[in-house]
Amino acid sequence: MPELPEVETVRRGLAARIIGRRIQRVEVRRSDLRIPLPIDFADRLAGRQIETIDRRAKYLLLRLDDGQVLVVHLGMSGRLVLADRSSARQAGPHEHVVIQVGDDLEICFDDHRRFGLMALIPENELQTHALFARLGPEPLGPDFNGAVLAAALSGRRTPIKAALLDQSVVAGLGNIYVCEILFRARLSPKRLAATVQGGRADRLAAAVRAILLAAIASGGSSLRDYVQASGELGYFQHKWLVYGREGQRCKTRGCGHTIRRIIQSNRSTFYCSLCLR
DNA sequence: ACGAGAACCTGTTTGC
DNA sequence: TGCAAACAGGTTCTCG
Repeated sequence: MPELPEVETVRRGLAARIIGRRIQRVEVRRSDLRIPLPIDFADRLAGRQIETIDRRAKYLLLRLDDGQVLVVHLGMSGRLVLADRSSARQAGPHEHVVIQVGDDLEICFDDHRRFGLMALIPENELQTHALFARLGPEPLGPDFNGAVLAAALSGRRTPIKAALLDQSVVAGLGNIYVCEILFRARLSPKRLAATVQGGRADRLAAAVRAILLAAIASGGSSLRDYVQASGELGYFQHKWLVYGREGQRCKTRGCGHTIRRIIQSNRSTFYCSLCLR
């Protein structure tokens, strides 16, 4: 489900309510996530205070007061939702981990496809850990621009669509936003990545930032599974110009061409063959 | 070393 | 109606 804007929205929702709280109790209802949870997972969390919540790519990083970081990835269908503990809540069938923070609040990790993961990693091992070692630049960070992007794309003999999904090129993009970004940058998803240089790379980098910022401002896109930490839906899906619009009209002024869907690297790509070069 | 495709897992939608 | 196939926001492994 979640790409960078959804993860960032969840981060903000969690941060507003759980920073400074102490983990009272952890219930592991199912431990075979993408990376199996260790036997002592609950014990290592219990009693810890949550100091900060950051995001790197599509990972949430909850820094704890003992130097460990609780890493959460939502995979394709994961949710991290806050629930009031007082209302004798019935746990859903795919609620694999429930973390009680303070007396009255629970963080519920719900993920029916189990492509998501949770892991406890020491803060000082984070950078070199296999999950993080090969991640590219943060697209909303200060050191991302057209030149950086052009350098990452040079020599890559794969379509630009596939290159942007590669987390070592830019961190945090996924299938929906790559389609929207390429449309905004007026670049064909089939264009060879290596040919995106100079002005095209500048345009693309600008589109990356613009789309991500607009999506975050809308609370992300709610398709099937995604909700904010509060349970509210995002509404950026109403602003998609190509994703999910196969057979409909291109919204570019004066175009009106039909949006097409093709398969690239086993993923759907939506684009306008008239607008994008 | 690189890129394409399959695999992982479950639920929902679509088509015959 | 029923069943099978297609499809879904991600990542990682294998194979050529």
